[in-house]
Amino acid sequence: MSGRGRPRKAKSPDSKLTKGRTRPEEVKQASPMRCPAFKEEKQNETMQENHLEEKPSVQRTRKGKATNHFTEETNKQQELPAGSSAAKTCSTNPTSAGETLNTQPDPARSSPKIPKPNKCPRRAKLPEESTKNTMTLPETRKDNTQTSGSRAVTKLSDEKKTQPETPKDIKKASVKIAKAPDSKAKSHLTEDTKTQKELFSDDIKKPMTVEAKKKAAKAKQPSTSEDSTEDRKKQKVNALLKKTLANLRIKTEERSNAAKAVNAIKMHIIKHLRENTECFKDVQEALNTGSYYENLKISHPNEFDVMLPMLVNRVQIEPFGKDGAFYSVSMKRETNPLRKFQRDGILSASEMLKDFREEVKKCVKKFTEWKMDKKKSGCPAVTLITTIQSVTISLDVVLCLKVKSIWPSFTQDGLKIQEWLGAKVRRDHRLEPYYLVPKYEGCGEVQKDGVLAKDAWRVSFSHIEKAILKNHGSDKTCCEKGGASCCRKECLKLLKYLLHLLKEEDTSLNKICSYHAKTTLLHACCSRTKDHDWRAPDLSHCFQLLLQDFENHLKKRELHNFFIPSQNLLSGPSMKTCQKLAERIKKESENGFPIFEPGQHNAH
DNA sequence: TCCTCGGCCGAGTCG
DNA sequence: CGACTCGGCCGAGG
Repeated sequence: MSGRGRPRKAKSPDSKLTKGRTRPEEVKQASPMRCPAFKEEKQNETMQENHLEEKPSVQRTRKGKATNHFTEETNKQQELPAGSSAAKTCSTNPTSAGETLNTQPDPARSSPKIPKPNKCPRRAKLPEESTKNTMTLPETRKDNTQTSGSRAVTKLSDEKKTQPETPKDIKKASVKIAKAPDSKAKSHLTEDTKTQKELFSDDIKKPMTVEAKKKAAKAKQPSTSEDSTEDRKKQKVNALLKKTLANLRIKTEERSNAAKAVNAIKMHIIKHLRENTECFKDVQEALNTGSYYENLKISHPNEFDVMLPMLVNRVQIEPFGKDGAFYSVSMKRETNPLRKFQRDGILSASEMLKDFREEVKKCVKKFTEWKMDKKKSGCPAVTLITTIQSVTISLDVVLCLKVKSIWPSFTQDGLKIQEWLGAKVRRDHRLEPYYLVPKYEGCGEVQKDGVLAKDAWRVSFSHIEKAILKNHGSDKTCCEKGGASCCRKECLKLLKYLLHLLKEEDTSLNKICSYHAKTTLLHACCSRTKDHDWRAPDLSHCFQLLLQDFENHLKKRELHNFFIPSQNLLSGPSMKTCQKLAERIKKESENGFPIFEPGQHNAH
């Protein structure tokens, strides 16, 4: 296997060392997971001496894109899977017990490498050519300006590409083309810049937002003192929220240091699994999941989630429990090395996790700056901890199964994004694989139908969550250059931060986690579906609506898993806890979020 | 305005 | 031809 791949070209000295891309010498060190010639000792030396920091750049691994036609990238498993307790069973759904899915690979999807129609490939450019070409090839622009999310989706099946574009597609493309070449410079002062300013500067003149219009209307009438008090209050809240968001931003240096360390150890774990283990040697490229990789991390880049997928071709899954989130898994007629973890025909999550943990332990031993956290029961992750410049960073590594098959029937009524993102997007997402993580709830020794809880698996759609959050607009140009900015992500960040502060204040809220916040946002996006409902300048209004949603879920103690409606994510926390939190949030909202005021808490 | 990181995907090479 | 790597380019965020 060594010696494969394109030899490095001798670059001319002035050749573009593209923005932040991996430099050749680093790639040499970084990428060849499967290359025995890889000098591990050298790496270890470097990493240990320098605490991983002196490596000039990211030790990024690259995708073996030919391995299959699915996106191996986008995925996430937000805070919830990594041991949070939000995934609780809900006994309200007695549907189809005994579901059996014979997960044969879908021929339409598993056919390898369908030749793609001419779709304006991004051709390699000479350095001096690059700008010019980008500017003068509308097709190229068009292609490139499809957001990655939609790319990931369209990549799934090529026949989709030949289908006529939806009006949205056309609209987006044409906007982009119109914008693309020469108007690029001019368009700088358009929405983008504006909304940035609107978001982060307090007294910028706004365009006529919904609120501004109201204000203007009021101003024409003889204003009462009540009105102006109200206005001042609103402005104050707006300013506070913007300032809070600004404080939550991650610093570049911190981000850079953390990414280097995390990428390095990640790469070594994968390399170790591939080269030194039998059962995990087929581990696929890491799926970066979690809020850091969704650009939703707040304050510090101190938590990273990575899923390491093992492809399984023919599995049968049986619901474990009633809510459709947990399953027992068995592999049929498969020569998968994971079969060694089968007990009585059931793939034992606990056995696999045990072995995986051992392997990671062996691998990490060489990197003294990383420590392995204790095993947490029910938690699918092996947690590694390190400290960079006095900031503790944790990396959750989750071994998971990647299943290319139709999604479990419990998901049938989930992912209700038709009104928001469109039926086509939903269909495309549902054609992607899903994942199973070795996660259980409650006591591991509890048996159901002869299967121990600790051997159960939970479904994960974190890759879809990630894709949706990335491509979150009803209009495809949402938050892009030339499109209007929305505040969906900002609202979620604020909600997460509020939750974080409230949890610090009251430890009895520990069963509420940021996944609840995220799920609330996803549901909210499905009920307020248009980008206009989430205009960036309307941040405070949108945030308050989101809080109302959250309060309502809490009061009813009912928050359905976005993908599996039969699972109530609030069945874990008690009614009392939910009520308490709802009250607390209401209070904050009514009083203009004193909790966000400087001095109340440190933003960091 | 420019930089970093994460990600996508075409190009190139090997077996 | 499939598997695999390299590296150019993009967007998001800061």
